[in-house]
Amino acid sequence: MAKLTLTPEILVLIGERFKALAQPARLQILSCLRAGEMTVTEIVDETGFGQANVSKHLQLLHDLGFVRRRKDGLFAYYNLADKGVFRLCDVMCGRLEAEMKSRSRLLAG
Amino acid sequence: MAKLTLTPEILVLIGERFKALAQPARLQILSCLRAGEMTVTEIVDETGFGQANVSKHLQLLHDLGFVRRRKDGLFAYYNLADKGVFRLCDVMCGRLEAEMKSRSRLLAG
DNA sequence: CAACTACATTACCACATAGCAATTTATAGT
DNA sequence: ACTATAAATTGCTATGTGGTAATGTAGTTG
Repeated sequence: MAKLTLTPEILVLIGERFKALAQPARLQILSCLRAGEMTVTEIVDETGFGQANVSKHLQLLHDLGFVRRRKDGLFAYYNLADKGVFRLCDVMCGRLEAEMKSRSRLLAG
Repeated sequence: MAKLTLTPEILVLIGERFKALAQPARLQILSCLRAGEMTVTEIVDETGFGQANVSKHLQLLHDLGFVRRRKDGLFAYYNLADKGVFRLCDVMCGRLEAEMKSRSRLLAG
């Protein structure tokens, strides 16, 4: 894979995308979608967030290419654009675990 | 590697860490540190950000375990805790490239 | 056409935070 | 002790945005 050099401009674009994942609500929505395609109201019911709220989050996730939209009649079906998001989460989780470990080591120290 | 289940609580922790990377300024600071250990003023000079600003960003990055601090006399030397951050950036870059491609494909029609 | 439904959009408020200027703290050199 | 320097901290302002309620829009049903 050709690697991009991390110019300030690229870093802005990357930052934008990290920001999308910086919101637990959006992560939860993405996590929901891991089960498969869902409508907005299904996500609303599943997460307990307000409809407008979910709609805005989905809009943003869609703009940034994290989810795909499919309209059919009254319904809008959303699904994950790809599962790469969860690889990011996994890496982050790895960091978390390492952090926890080094903390408990300090305490035990 | 043992995978954590993505409970809402975990997602909050993950979100916190993504948020740290959501700021171009912080990404730029991390990018600086890729060259090796640096003092605060060196980072200030390199990036052009204010001293207080850089100091706060470094504080946050340190709290979340992204950078390590080493004090020696008047100076505080910072360096990357590990290079995992850039794996995250690489994955994000991959997403970016894919996005660009699909966009230019749309334009080319 | 009227009523209903699913979703998007708008307007607004409350809150977080990036950035800067000023100050404080800690350390070194004289 | 005095001065100078590096870094951290504080106080402040401006801006961005998450959440919600209200409204708008498109599609469906009777």
